[in-house]
Amino acid sequence: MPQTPRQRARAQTMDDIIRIGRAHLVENGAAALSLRAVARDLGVVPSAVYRYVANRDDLLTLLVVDGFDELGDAVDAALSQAPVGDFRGQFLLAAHALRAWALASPATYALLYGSPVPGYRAPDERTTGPGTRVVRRLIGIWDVAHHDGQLALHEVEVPATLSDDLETIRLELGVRVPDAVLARAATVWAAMIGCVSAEVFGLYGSDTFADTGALYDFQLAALADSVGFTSSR
Amino acid sequence: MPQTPRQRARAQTMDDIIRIGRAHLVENGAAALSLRAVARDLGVVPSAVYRYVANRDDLLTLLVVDGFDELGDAVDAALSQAPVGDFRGQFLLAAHALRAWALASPATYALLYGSPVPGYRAPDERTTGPGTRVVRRLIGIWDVAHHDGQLALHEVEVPATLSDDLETIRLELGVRVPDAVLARAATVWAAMIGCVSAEVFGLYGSDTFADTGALYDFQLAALADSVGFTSSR
DNA sequence: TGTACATCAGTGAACGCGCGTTCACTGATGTAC
DNA sequence: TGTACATCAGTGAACGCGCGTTCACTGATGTAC
Repeated sequence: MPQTPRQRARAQTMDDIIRIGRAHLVENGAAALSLRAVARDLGVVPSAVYRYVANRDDLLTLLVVDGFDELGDAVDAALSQAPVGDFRGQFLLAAHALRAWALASPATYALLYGSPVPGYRAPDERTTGPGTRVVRRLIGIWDVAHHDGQLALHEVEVPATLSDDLETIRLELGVRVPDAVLARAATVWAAMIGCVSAEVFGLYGSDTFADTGALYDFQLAALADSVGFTSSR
Repeated sequence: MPQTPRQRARAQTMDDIIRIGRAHLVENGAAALSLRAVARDLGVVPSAVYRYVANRDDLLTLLVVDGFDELGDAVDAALSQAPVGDFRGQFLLAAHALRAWALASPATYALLYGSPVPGYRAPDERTTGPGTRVVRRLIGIWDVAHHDGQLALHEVEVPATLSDDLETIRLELGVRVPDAVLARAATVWAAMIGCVSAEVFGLYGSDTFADTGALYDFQLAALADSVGFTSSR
């Protein structure tokens, strides 16, 4: 597709807006994200930004999608290095990629997995796809592991009221893991977000843990065990 | 201590400010918390609020402390109903109290356990005490359970770099649980926050789980197992 | 290849708004004698 | 018990600031013939 100079300039400006927006996220947070401030950094009059972005909420949505994509790419990149067949190893690589990205981009991580932004609701049709990339990759790992008989999950009872929802997830994701594995996956995912948030958001207190990387490794081992990954060979 | 009318009025106004502040948290979030808006609802001129609160950050700190206290009270109340000696049951009661309080006060929960408020840092000397009430109660449960030989935690390896920090925690909290239990406690605590945040912050997606209470029960069972609580008798 | 018209990025002014914080003040409440 | 003074809650005006969004506009870029 041949691009006119005008189209290239537009794409460039669009990228600049997202880059500047993310920088502002770091300093002021999502609630204070301001089109005027973005325009200022872009070297342009405030109204000019409206050529690129419908309004403030639209800019937030762009940042959400961009953030999910960057995180998804990071996890994909990590998994592309993973040894085939070592499912526990794959899980750990993905989990480490999540933490590394969150620590590198704490403000964007907060936008995606922290407190909701008051008055803003991400439009499902634009964010659901990018927003579920990581969890889909994770469940994919469990799916293959389960098929290969590498998931030593002893029988756990799953509440009956969850069955329908779990079946829906199975259909949407095209996986065949049993309820117990799927429900444990939801547990591990939420727990993993909790561990990362605790560190990124400073929930442990200022100086409680010096080597938070080691703590995360310890936490991941427990999570990997709980979903039935056998120890790495 | 006899109170003059003026002192009573002051205490009353102070309570009102906190109550109004928390209501504003719900609608606008912490980042947009405004002294002027509080003054408006209080029926008073903006500058009058400065008789009660040094500045905007000070009001935030009041809300943080008030939130931690309310949550601490809720957990304490739940645990006062717990059967003596049933440690798993105590853990589950505390965990349910946390979720119930978070769902009832999502905005305050977000202030305590969600994304940090940009530009605000809670002063340690005022928030550390109230902020660690819940985790201290939880570790207390593990401590007693361990002393009673009710903690079936098979040997797990704890990274050596964590030992010093864990020893510091043991001293500060006056408990005697081994490293493995304490590190698992940190894991369970972060995971529990993650499960509650996932629900309160809407991280699962709009309609993924209908019975989130059942999901939480399932998640808690996994967490209780992972720290070695035996099934309730 | 040259011209006429359409598209569109960016300007500049304006709208009405809310914010935190300060200051000198009034008048009611509390306290010491 | 009564008076003089100190304390302090609340007023009202002002400061300088940033915000989202609209509108009519200019002038460069792109396109159809």
